[in-house]
Amino acid sequence: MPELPEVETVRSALALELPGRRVTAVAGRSVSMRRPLDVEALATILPGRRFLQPRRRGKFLLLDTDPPGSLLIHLGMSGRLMLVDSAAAHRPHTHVTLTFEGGRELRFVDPRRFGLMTWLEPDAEGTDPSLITLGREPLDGAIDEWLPPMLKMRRAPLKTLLLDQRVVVGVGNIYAAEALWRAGIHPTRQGRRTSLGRLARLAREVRSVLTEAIEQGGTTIRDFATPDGDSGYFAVRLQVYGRQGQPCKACGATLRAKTIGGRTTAFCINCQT
DNA sequence: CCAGTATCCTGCAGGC
DNA sequence: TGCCTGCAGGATACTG
Repeated sequence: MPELPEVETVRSALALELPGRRVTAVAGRSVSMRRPLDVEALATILPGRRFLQPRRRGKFLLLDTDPPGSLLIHLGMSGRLMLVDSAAAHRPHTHVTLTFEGGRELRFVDPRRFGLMTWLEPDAEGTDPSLITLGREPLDGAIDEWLPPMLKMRRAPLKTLLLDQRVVVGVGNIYAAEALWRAGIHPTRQGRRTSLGRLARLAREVRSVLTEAIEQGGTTIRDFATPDGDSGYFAVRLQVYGRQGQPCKACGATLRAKTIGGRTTAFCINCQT
């Protein structure tokens, strides 16, 4: 469900309320997730700790604490964090509930269980298998300088490369499709068969679409919401994602869809070459 | 090393 | 109405 703009939206919402809050209790039930969720371990470690300013790395959230350590969270496809009063209605598939002093709660809800919530010791961030393979942040530095040479070396479809978190982090199925459409590049085009000039344009479109989506609070297609329950407003600005069969907003041609790298990708056969 | 596919899981929309 | 199929914002363990 969430890509970089949605995770960043969650991070900034948590940043308003989380810092300084002290955990008093951890409840939940251990279930199989992308990594086994160990509620017992969290219940041993977290009570008594205070949260600091939350960080984001790609699509991961890092909730640092004092004493040092971090709660590492990935929302997968359907994951959601809710910051609510203890009396708030209980949703199905709530796997973990952290209770704070004063009765507020942070709840981790994830029906499909593709997400992740695990504890990282202070020195583990540099060795965690999910974190060490991550590529660069698209909003850090001059993406139009470092991304094109990486794409140029590869023969996979550009759509696949944009989704590869080892190449660039944070881009998912929505924003990959949007960036390729904005750049006028066909999603199956190979990295090495694209000029550096066009790759630089693609890199800039990745940055701009992510930046605009963050400004709009992310994209709500089905059920994305901030921890306060608010929706994102970028959906109305989507030009191609999910619009196959409808007219291209640039030329009017009927948008098509194709499975690329196992994911449905909409594109305009006329505007994207 | 690289590219491509299968798989984990639940919910929901659409077809019959 | 009910059943079935396919698809959904992701990552990764496989295979060739």
